[in-house]
Amino acid sequence: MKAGCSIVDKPEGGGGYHFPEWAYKTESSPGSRQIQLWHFILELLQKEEFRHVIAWQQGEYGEFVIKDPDEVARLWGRRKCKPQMNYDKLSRALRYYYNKRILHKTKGKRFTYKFNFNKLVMPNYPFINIRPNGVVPQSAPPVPTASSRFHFPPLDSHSPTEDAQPSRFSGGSLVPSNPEALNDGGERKPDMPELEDGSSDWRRGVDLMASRNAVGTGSVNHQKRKPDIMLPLFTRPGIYPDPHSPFAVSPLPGRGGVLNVPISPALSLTPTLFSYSPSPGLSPFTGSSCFSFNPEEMKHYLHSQACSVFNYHLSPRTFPRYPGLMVPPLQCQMPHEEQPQFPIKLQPPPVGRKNRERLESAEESTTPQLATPSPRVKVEPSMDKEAECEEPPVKGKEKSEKEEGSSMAVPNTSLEEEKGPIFARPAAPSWHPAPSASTQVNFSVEESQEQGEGSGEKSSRESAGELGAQEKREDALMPPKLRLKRRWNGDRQADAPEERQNGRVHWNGVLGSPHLVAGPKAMTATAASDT
DNA sequence: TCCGGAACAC
DNA sequence: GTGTTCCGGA
Repeated sequence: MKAGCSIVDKPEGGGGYHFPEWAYKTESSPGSRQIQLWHFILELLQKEEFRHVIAWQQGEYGEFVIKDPDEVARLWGRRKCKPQMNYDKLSRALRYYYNKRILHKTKGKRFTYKFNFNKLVMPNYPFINIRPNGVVPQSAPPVPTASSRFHFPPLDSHSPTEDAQPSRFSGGSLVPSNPEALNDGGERKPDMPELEDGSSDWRRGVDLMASRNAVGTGSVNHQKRKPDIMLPLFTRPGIYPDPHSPFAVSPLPGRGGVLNVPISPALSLTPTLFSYSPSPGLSPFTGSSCFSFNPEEMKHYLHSQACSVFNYHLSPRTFPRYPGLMVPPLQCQMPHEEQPQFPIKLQPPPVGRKNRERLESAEESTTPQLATPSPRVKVEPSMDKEAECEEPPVKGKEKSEKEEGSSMAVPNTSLEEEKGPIFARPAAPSWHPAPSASTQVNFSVEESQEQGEGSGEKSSRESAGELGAQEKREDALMPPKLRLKRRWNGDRQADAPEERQNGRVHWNGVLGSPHLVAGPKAMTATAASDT
């Protein structure tokens, strides 16, 4: 933010609802160097002195009315140092929020908009324990966020509309021993038609498991996050002084029920897809007693994210970074029917221009029978769009922190593939002797399927050995489709038991392992296209 | 008044 | 990526 331009740059001491310092920083919202408009709006809404300019709408949680559009525009213009700002322009900016599902227009009401707090809060704080009497700050239609990967039965039987709300998290009240932050990567593309939802969503209670503000048991210091603010979340209707405010307690200070939950401006409000990704080190769940979550759900969530990240070529950053977190190798390749919680559907990705070109060129350059363009296959939660965090891949540093003592991924030395390293094979789990460098392979189709899933020296040796060689020869003669199918089926059958034995796999091991891959096709295509 | 495309700045 | 500016259209 530019100094000297702000009228409400800093919430006054008694302002109540403050955004954390980081909310105004570039890093909190890549691409946005200043406070975002929706932030600003919230800011105004929380201030008594602007009540005459903008205020929460009566009777509708999250809905607000711009009483004085020109003034709001002027204030916004001041904040942004845009003297020429007017309501027309401001409203244009607001309209862009429609697609992002941050806001939507209340039709028929002049200057009236409604916040989608589901969008604002849930993505960043997916592990929310919804209490039957709780209130969820959500006024917009269900947003397919990362959190929506969880489809837990609504706990609130009073709200029929809740059933349709994907962004629900079960209330498994298990407190993780090491609750780490979950960087949401789950903002989806807001292309979906906007649905009108009732405001009933607001009448829900939410308990956030933790907040970034809380300095918890997390082993990692998120020095960046200086939680100077708390986002008051309403816990139940009617307990807050301002009946129109979506917050449990009016942003005004001195109220109880304030949770340490700053709204992150970085909600991947882009899901980006959103791609917004919370600033590095931002850890919403550093451990707070008010959060509860189910580790199983967490695993599923993370795993499905992993799948999406991997198959969508998304940066692993989409993954929350939990140094201490270990995720059991849930089989991404598992048949859909075996994953009731996360029905994964394999579907060809949209053939973008680039892909089309690639396919075309592939067809041209290869013989028909061998050039069977193996369509890429994505793993995708059936009701969700992919997780969409885009961030540079997790670098070795992070891995090394976790995998100290174990060998690091080694670039592919296999001559067979003649490809540069695509996905380095993750270091072997610490309980395994590190495979020799010669057995370290990249994620070419074969290796990834044979070794990655084995996650042990045995599989490595096999793939490197005669057996593997012969298999590859056979594969070479086999139509790609068959070959892939064979591997697909064979690997899963063969590897499943081993995986079960291994029990757990290091987080980053999972990240880089083929476990995340839907199938050989995905791997093949991914590897090939990335080369 | 509202919408959304487009180009552009940052 | 977000917001600004401009604009034509509903």
